[in-house]
Amino acid sequence: MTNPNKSDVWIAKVAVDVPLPGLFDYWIPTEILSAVGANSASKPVNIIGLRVVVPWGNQQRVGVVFDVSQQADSETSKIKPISLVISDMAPLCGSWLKLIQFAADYYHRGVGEIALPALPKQLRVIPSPRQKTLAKRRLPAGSKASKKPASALRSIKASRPALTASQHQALGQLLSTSGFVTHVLHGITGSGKTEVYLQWFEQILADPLAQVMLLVPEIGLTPQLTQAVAERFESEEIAVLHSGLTDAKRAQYWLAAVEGRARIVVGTRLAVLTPLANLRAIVIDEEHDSSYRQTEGVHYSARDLAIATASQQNIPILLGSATPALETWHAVSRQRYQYMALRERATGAALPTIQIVNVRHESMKHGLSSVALKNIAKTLAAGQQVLIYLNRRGYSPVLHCAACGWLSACDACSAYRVLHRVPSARPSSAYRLICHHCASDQTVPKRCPDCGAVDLAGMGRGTQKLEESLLELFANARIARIDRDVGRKAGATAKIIAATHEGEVDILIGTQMLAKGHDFQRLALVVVLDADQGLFASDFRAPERLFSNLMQVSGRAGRAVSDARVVVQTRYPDHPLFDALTRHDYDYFANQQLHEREQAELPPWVFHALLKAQSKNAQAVIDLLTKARELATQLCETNGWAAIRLYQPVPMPMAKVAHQERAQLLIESGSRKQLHQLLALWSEQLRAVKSPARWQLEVDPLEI
DNA sequence: AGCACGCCGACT
DNA sequence: GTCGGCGTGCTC
Repeated sequence: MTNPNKSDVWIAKVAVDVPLPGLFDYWIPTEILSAVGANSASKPVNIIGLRVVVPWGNQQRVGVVFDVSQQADSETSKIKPISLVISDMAPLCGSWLKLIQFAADYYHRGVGEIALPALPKQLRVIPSPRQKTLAKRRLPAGSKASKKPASALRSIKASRPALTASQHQALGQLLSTSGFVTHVLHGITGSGKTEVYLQWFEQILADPLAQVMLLVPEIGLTPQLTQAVAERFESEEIAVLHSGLTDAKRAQYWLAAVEGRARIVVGTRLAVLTPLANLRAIVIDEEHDSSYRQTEGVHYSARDLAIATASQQNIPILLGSATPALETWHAVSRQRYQYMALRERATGAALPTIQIVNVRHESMKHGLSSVALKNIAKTLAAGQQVLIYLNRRGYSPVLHCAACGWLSACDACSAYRVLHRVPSARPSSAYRLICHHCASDQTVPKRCPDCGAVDLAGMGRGTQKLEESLLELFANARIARIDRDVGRKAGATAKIIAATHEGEVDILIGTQMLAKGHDFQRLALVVVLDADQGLFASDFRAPERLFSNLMQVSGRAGRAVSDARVVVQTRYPDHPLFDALTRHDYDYFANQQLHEREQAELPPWVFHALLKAQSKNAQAVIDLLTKARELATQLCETNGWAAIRLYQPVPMPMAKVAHQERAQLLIESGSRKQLHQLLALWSEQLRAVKSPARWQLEVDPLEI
């Protein structure tokens, strides 16, 4: 390896997966320069977007070259040479590099922290000297040949349903714009948003090189949508990308998309980070859904990143939802987004009647009001199906001692252990106490640990107890339950869903898992048992989520039956949210919420960032956040950032999880620019603070 | 984040 | 006498 000649050294700016800001300088040895077809006189642009192996401390790591320059950003004596260029595939496209860079800047994280996890695992490992490439080995030999551009006419299935007037209008609007536009398709459940997506894609894909991307909240819950795409574009290769795939499968689809063989990409949030050189349109279905938020590693919003890509690449994006996020609604009212609505069900089916039942003074039977019971009986008698929605899994939320008041608190978390019924041979051990936060699991004590009394009993009702009660109340009904406990067994959920479709289930009990997606044809009644937890939660987004959930659950009813009903049990029937819900009036609700948020100076009127810290030691957490607040105060003062407001550090709503004490510091600003300027300087300072507590910065937090 | 180095407690 | 606990510092 030759040493660089001072005057013509080229330095690669490399992203490495470490939580440090920016890119890292490595000089490019002449052997590598010539390998990528450059000499020291010309800028080696061919290396940009390639994966490289670089020395990192005393180890070797895979990185991605984001740029080349003759300018070093670091002390030149520390700069090491690139060890190896991995040339098993074409460079990652410029639009991808740009998006990753944007995400790193926006979320104030290392470029490599976003870039590397976005690649299939196989592309993140150092290739052994013998194997030429991992990626190409997996490609079928004739894959190059199948890359011939598909004719639009050949690739699209002929039969497609006629559009309703409003679908037609929406499609017309989509096709009438050019360049970057954010469209919002506001359509109630069953209004035929999918058909608009499909016909739009057909038009875009008429260009034989064009690619389109469809993002969905959870692939498993939207089989109809995925299937509809597959059926419509029968002869197109479709890349399906989600976390449930095996590494090999995911790499295979990813590569098909990256190489342009697959012109349609359908995927969950992670799909937004796929490098697509010819992306021409993006659709985000159920754009309000919180699954678009990554909750591990970098907490990015796939919806926001998709809009950023669309803007960078000057292409249109469509946000579809029955209940658009308030951020979206706000952008529509500001005319930053183009609005279109589908206000009727495409089938012409009527919307279900929503009845709000006051359960404040009613003595209920197994948690069910007389109205609910009557409706269930009536529906069963008519041979139709019932869905009961209870967002609380387990048997009872807590175990209680009637003698002394002891409750089954978890010793690792600030939460109660939940009483669960578990499959067991011995009846005596058929129950367990399980913490939903740290998953700790213990046997149920026979006597109260505090007073020794034997009057221990579950308090409250979860889905398991509800199932038991219903078996008692409706002995002849076929009852099934779907929640995460059921879903643990592979295929169990799918089996129950299938059985329900087949009409083999009369009453289906479920948590929020069930709220999305599935259309049960004979479903005529939805009962919502505990609507109240969202009404007065401390989180300001709780009503938005509740409304959207209830609207979605309601949408499950009456897709194919007339006279469908939704019964919502609440202790606060006069809450304005329910008034809007019974009228199916999202517009009214959203406008009212936006107004409230404006009065209270909350997003989307202001912007939030949250500094979260945790440690075994509660004091260390508070000390760190207090120090952080001082630093931020200083920064705001010296830079004259008057639009920024710093709150006091407070314990998180769940103050302790798995022995970790957690607290947070909220920062609010009317100016996004000032907020981000602060975050950039502040995170740099925070890295230098010595503390046993760990911290992370969250931009646009969903929950505060 | 890894991974080193470095200085203090209970074990063969 | 050492194994190993995790505090601290560094990585282009």
